[in-house]
Amino acid sequence: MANDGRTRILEAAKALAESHDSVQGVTISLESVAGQAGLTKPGLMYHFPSKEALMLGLVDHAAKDWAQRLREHTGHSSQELTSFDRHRAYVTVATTAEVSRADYWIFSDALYHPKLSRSWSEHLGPWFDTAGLDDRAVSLLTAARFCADGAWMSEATGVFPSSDLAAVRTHALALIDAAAGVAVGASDDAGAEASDDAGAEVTG
Amino acid sequence: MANDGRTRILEAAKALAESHDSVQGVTISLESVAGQAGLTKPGLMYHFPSKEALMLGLVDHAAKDWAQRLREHTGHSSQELTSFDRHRAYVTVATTAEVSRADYWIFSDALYHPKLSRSWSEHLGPWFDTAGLDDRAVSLLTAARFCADGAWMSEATGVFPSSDLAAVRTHALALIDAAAGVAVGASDDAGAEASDDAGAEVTG
DNA sequence: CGGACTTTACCAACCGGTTGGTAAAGTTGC
DNA sequence: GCAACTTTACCAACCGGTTGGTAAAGTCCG
Repeated sequence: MANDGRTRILEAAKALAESHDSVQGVTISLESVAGQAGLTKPGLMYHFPSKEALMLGLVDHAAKDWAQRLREHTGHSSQELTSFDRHRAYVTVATTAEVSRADYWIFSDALYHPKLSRSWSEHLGPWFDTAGLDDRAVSLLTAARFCADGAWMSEATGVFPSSDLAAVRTHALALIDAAAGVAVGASDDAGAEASDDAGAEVTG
Repeated sequence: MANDGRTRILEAAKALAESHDSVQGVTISLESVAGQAGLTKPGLMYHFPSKEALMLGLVDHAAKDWAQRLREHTGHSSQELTSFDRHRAYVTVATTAEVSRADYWIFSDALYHPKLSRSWSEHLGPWFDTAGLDDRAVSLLTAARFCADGAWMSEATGVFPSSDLAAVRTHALALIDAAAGVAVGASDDAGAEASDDAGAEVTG
């Protein structure tokens, strides 16, 4: 049941970041997190021996959560899917799932520091793999991914009130379709099994 | 010379955030900023009476910088361009200009807090205006913008080592071309003059 | 002179982390 | 069975250091 205590703390920290309201960056103190989780600072530090450990746990928790959403959405692990289906899944999930300010904070913090980004790229890296594809397909998939990234960040932060996310998702998926259309019959297909989807064309 | 002192401080703060190395979020203290700028804390606080003022100044500085890059790139103000050209400019600048970790930090901090995001949307909002366009064109332009956002963030942070940004830019621009192709002859064109570019099709 | 600007010297609040201890739930050895 | 011991999970009190912010006394320059 040690895991139970840990996740309770992590979710308390996330909730705290969610409601945080300060101009001087987002800062969550150990004591405030502990209070939110219903225990004291040393009680928290029993589970996470330092703040760095807490931050690492927070990022890891978020990254795992994303990876699981992708697995649930597709019903498969990343190895069982093509690059196209993996990117399709990411675009769909990123433009569908409800994301919070806390998600965004954890994410941006993770990106900023290499030590934190490691667990992010560890859990999500496999979903962004494009081995065996030609340059054009790779750039199309990357563009689709960037599009989804921008979309969920915009959604999470709420600046420039978001337009129709579903429509944006459609365009991002069209980019992937274009990549699949180009790559069909031209790639070696590196270690993927399922490839039973048609390569559609981008509508003009 | 008051403005000179201010910008010197702001750039010192940015440089400090650039070299910052801590897992516990990015924090720049008034004293460290003052030191970097070559003065003391109260000396800094003469120019920025509080840390909130400094943060606001930092975001405002960055937003103005982006807006000016867009003006320099196009040679026009936002009002003198069509929505398409404005988005083309943003996509190009965002995927071309060298961006730093500090840029990313300032940006993500700005997005997190409404008080900070105001000056961001104030300076860049006009460049993202899509008044008078039909839904499909708007969603295509938004997709292109999101794509550029994701691209420069990826570049600034360095996670998932960035692929060919130029190729991604091409795809984003193609989305704008598609929007322009759709909208020609169908929109009211809200207050824009220059519209002398062809609407290309997205290649299949 | 007088305002723009800077300095030295300070404070209250807060932060991450440590110490030393407690209460309960096993586990072990006889 | 039960005493001796270990492990897990937590807390009150505290420490050194840092932070944002203030007070007041200069200094420089038109």
